[in-house]
Amino acid sequence: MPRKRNAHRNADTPTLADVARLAGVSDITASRVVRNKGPIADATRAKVLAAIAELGYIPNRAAGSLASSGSTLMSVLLPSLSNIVFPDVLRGIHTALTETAFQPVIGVTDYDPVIEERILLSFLAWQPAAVILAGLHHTATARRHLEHGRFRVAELMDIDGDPVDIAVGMSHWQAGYDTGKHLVQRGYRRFGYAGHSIASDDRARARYDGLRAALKDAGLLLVAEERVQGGSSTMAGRHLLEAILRKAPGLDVVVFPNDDMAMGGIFHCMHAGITPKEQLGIFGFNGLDIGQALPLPLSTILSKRFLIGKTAAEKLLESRERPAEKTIINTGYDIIEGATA
Amino acid sequence: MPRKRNAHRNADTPTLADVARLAGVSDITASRVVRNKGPIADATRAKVLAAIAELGYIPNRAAGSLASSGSTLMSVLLPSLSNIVFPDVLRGIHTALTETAFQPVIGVTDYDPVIEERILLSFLAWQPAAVILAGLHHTATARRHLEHGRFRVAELMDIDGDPVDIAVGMSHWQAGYDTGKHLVQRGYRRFGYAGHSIASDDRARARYDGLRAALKDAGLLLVAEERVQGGSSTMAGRHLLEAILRKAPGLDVVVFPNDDMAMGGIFHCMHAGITPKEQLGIFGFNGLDIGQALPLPLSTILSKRFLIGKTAAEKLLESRERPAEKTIINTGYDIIEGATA
DNA sequence: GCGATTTATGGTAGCGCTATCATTATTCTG
DNA sequence: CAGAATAATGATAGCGCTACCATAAATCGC
Repeated sequence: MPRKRNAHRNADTPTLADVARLAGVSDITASRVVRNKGPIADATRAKVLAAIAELGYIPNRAAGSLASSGSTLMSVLLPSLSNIVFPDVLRGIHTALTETAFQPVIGVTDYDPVIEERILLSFLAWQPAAVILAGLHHTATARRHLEHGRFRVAELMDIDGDPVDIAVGMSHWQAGYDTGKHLVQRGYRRFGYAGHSIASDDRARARYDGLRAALKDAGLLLVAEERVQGGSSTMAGRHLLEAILRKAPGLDVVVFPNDDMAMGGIFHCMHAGITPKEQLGIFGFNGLDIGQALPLPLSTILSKRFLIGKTAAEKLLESRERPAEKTIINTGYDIIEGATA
Repeated sequence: MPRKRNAHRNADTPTLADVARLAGVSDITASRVVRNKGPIADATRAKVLAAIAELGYIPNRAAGSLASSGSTLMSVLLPSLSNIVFPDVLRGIHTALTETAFQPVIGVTDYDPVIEERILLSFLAWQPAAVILAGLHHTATARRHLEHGRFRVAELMDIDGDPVDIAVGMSHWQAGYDTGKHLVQRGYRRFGYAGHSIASDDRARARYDGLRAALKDAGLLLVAEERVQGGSSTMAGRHLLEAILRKAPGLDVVVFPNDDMAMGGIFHCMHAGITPKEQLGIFGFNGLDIGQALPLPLSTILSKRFLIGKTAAEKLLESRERPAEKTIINTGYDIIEGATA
């Protein structure tokens, strides 16, 4: 016996068929108006729009997505939200997506490729139009899905490697190298490094490696190195500088993996009566606003986080199809001389 | 004439039917295994899981969502990502959602209820399980949809008002009032306020109003008030403090709408040789880590952003149905005495 | 030991939309 | 003005999954 039609319908929610009936057109015509696709007579469009307004119709994207096997979602996988860098990237992405039909779905991987893989797979269930992730290093499974999927892929932050589709970012190794070169040129010789646990953060590690390479090329070595377990924070930077100076009092410059920690270094200097630059160079990374508002602006490197996010999203929107050629966009960085190194 | 079946299929992507066939069970049984729902014999589950692994099956959530008229998406609408407050909230939400099937979809409203409404409507097209927004003030249309939708709603940050379903946050008016009372108790009498354009930020305005009320109750008034156009920033706070002290040299305390700006005030003090607290009280809001890493920790109020996000998401997960009773959760705040006021 | 529950599985009919093909009215070309 | 292109609309059949109902097998109570 045939079951009652519309058994598990949402009785109150108007569908496209309701709109079409009210406007006196066929379903598909109403659909065309909603999607702004195909030729529609002005009068017809007006009728349909009026019906939509009257019913308060909201399209069902799940149905649309199913029928067209594609969505307007863009999956964004970020390592962290505590680090201001990634909200900045996200802001860039969001800016590029405003006024488009695309919506970002975000996931946080905690710098862990295995978590990244898990979240990626769950995101792929929505048939996203594009996937944005950080870095070029993923699990084999993740990489396989990224390569074979029918969606665009952008890998952000880092460009030292082989992307799946698009990479947007900068060379962190080079930034580290330039930091070392810059500081050597300014006369610093006895280098310290005060960092955080590097295992998780590929890019901090690349900058560290670049720094060491520059020192090596100048015939120098890191005199002292100190690390905190776990994440970076201003307070950690403050304590770390104190610790490293106790162990190696003769340092003339200390490099930090980021501005947050370098700010802590500055605060320790203030507390201990050390004049930055004159007595001890302090160098960060990221170029956060707050560092530039200091009485002595922080010497650091400006990474273009917002630009990276925005560029990546814009690039992805250019074509739904993955082009034959891979694209690598170097957004570069600026050395901010500042007054602390 | 019947059209070719599976005309516009994704030929290469395995479906649940493929899994079921390979496992030798019916579609619906395979579906039950995937969703972990209903009674399944261990042997059957094992067979299905093996088939899933072999095919690399990824469920199609659009189809699932359509069939069950409900999704595992949670819409999150935040005013801004520049202000660290909201990434913190988002982090809390994300933490609560880890290990669940839910995924946050985020939108940024720029503190504009009209943009909020637009994004809300586009999010509702995905039949989200819940909607999270900031504040209790929305457009009439948005409010109507929130009230009549079949999804949970959480309104964050603020609890001074009447929520649709759940509100999680604190009383910003009260926080402003307590700030005033606290500072009056500590002997301050000549108050200045250095803020940003308030129109957009309801909560900063509520704190400001609370502060004035406390001063009034103590028989005092704001002696001076200075505002920047546009958003808040550390540099703006620094310039603003300089400006307000020029206009009203006799101030003994300046209150800022947030820690970012208050940090700028501190930096101006350092630059101008003013000793915080002794010569001039500085008071912020938010309790950011960086302020507590200062040589003199910032006096401020700790708002519990992470907790707000986490609590809200957890509360929403408790039940898919909107309960008869509205819930208001006050996460409170702590006054951090600090050393600057 | 026999009806009553519980456990495990399956058949079928949509969910609301859009791709595809088909059709009719309208405009254009030489 | 015939033939061809273009503009505007429609009928139909799924997209891949799950709600709903039905059935069969295993366990239970007394």
